Amino acid sequence: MTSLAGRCLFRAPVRLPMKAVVPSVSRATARSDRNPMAEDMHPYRTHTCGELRSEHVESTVRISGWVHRKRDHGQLLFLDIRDDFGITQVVTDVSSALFEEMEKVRLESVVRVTGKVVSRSPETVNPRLLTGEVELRAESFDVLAAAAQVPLQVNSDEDAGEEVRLRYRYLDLRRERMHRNMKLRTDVISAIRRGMEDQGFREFQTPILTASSPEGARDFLVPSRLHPGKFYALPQAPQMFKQLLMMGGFDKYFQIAPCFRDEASRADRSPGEFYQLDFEMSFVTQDDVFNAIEPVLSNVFNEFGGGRTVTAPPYPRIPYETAMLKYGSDKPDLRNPIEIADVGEIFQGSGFGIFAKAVGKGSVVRAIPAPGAAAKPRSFFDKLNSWAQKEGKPGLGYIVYGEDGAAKGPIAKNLDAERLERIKTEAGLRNGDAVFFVCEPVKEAARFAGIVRTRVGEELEVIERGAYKFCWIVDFPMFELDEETGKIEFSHNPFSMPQGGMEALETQDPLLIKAAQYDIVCNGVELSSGAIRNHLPEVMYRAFAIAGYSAEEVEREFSGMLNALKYGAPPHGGCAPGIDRIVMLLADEPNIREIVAFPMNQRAEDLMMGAPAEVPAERLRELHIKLALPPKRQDETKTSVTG
RNA sequence: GGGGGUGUAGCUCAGUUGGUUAGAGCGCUGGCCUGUCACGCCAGAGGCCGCGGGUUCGAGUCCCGUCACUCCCGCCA
Repeated sequence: MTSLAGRCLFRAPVRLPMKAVVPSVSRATARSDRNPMAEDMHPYRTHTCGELRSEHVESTVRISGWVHRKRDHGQLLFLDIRDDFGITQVVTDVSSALFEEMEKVRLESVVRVTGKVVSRSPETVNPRLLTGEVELRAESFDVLAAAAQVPLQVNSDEDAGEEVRLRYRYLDLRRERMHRNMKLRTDVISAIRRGMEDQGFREFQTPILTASSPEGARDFLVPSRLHPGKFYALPQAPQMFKQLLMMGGFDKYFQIAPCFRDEASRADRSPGEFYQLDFEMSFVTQDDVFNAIEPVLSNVFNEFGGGRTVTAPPYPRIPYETAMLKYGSDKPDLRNPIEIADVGEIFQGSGFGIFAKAVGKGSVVRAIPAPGAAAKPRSFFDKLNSWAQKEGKPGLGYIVYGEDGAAKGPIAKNLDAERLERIKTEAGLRNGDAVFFVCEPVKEAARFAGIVRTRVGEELEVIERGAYKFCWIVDFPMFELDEETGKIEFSHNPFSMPQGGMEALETQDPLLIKAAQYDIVCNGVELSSGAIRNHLPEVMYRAFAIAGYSAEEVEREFSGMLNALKYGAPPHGGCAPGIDRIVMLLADEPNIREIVAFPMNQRAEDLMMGAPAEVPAERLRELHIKLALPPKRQDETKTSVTG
C-alpha cells in the first residue's frame, strides 16, 4: 500500500509541459530566493500539490491544480488544491486583495497559486495529508480554467450513478478511487512487462485489422473501401498470430494484447474490448508453460495484492473431472474449504427411497459438507431448503451429525447406521458438522452442488479472506457432445493438442480423449485458458474430421495456419491471462468497468464519445454499404441509404 | 433473445394504506463567521416524480405499455 502511494507520488508524469516535473527543492528555493515573485518561475508550478513539506517553509513556490474543497470562514478562507500527486491547503484572509476572487472560485476550477510556504501550528497540522505540516499563504491567485457546476461530486466517495459517471468519465477519473485504480492498472501492466521480459519473453505487435475467424465469439467487422463487399475483422485474440510467430522461429512471445468480441457484457466481462497477457513459447511442455507464468503472476499479486497471501508456485493442478466433482465448477474458489463428495453408491438400495430410486435411474448424489453447522438453528436449514426450492429444486436434504456423533434429520431416519457412518467418512465429516445432499443427473448434480458449496461457504463464513488462491484446471476433454444435435464438437480450442496425439484420435472414444488444455483460476475467477497446441497438420485434419469437418472445410477456414504447419512448426504452447480480471482482483473491485479508464456501458455504447454512431451517407457510399435496418422505430428508418 | 432490480432537485437518496403545498444530505446563490481540513450557522433558488396511456373524486404511489441504466441466463472456441 505504502509502496504504491510512493510510486504514484514520485512517478514522472508524461504529459506535463516542463522538463523537471518534480524539480529539485534546492533549485526551486534558490530561484525564488533570488526573486520572490520570480518572473522566471515556471508558468504553472514549482512544486506539485503532494510535495511541500516543513523543509520548504519560508520559500516562495507556485502550485497549480483543481479546487478540491473550500472552507470559507468569512474572514479566513482555505482552499484545498489537488493534482495527481496530492492536496495542498492554501490559506488567505480578508486582509488580502485576493480574498474576494478566491472566495468566489467554484469547485473543480483549475487555479494557480503563488505564495509563501508557512508551517502550521502544531494543533492545526493535518496528519492525513502528505503536505499537512505546511500550507501555502497565497500572494497571487489565478483561475486558469473555470469549472461549471459539476454533475458528479469529485471530492466525495458517494457513488454516482454509472450513466453519469460514464458520460462524464473525465470527472469520475479525478476521484480518488478511480485515480487509484487506474494507477494500479498501469503499474500492474508495467510489472507484468518486466516479469515477462525477465523470463526471456519478447513483446510483439500483431495485426488489429485481420480476418474473421469462424470459431468462437462474434467478431467486429470493418468494411473495406478498396474491396467492395469485403470486411476485415478485429481479432478476438491474437491466437493464430502468436502461433505463427512460433513458426517464424521466435522462441518466446508476449503481448499486452487488445481483444475484441461482439458479445454481451457481464460485471466481469467488458463489452467490446479487453486486454490479455497473451504469451506463447516454443519447444515446451505444459509444465514449462506453468513454470514460466506462475512466478510472474505470484510476484505481481504479492507486489500489488495489498498484503493478501498469494499461492506460491507451483500452483495446484486439478483435473477437470476432479474439479467438477469436488467443487462443482471448472473455476473453483479454493478459498472455500468445502469439498463435495460423491455418495450415490451409499444411497443405492437404502431406506431413503427418493434417492435410492433416482440413483437406480442413473442420477448421482453429491454430499456438500457444512462444517460446524450442527450448532445452527433449524431455521438455517429451512432457509437453505427454501432457497433450493427457489432454484427450482425439490429441496435440499441434509443430515446433522451432533457433537455426540448421533445423526439427525429427516434423511438420517431412513438410513441404517452403517450407511450414516460411510457418508461421514466419504464426505470427511466430524461430529458437529452437517451435510447437504444434491441428487440429480450427473451434469446438473455437479453444477448445483457447486452452487450449494458456495452458498454454504458464504452462510457459514468459512471462505478465507485476504487470500489469492490460484490453481490450474487441467485435462479438459477434447470433444463434447452437443446435447441438441447429438454431434461431437470441440469442447474448447480446436488448435489444442489431443493428449496421446494421433494414436489417441485413432484408437480412443473421442469423448474420453483429453486435450493438452488448461485454465488458470484465481479465487473462482477464470483468468485465462491456454494449451499446448497441435503443431502437426495430419493430427489437425484428423481432429477436425472427428468434429465433422472435411479436409476441404479445414483448408478453407484455416489455410494460413495449416500452410504454416506444413513447413515445420515447433511444438509450442501458451496461455493468455486476462489483464482486466487480474487488475479487478487486485483492486478488489466487483465490476470490470471500475478498472478501465473509458469503458463502454452494458450495451457496448460509449456515452461520452457517442459511439457507435451513424455515419454520413457519403461514407457509406464510399464503403459500398447499404443499410437494411429493422423496421422497429420510425425515426430510424429515415436513415437508410440508397447508393 | 429471456428474467430480475432501479428510474423523484445538478448529484446521492427518502417519500407510510392512493389524500392538502413532494422532502433530506451534498452541490449551487446570498448573508454571518479569523484556524478549518466532510468547517459551522441562517436564508434562498432549483422538480414533466423517465415517457405514454389507463383506473380513480384524487396517482410519485395502483394497472398496461414503452424507454433508459444495471445484474443475471443465453452467448463468451
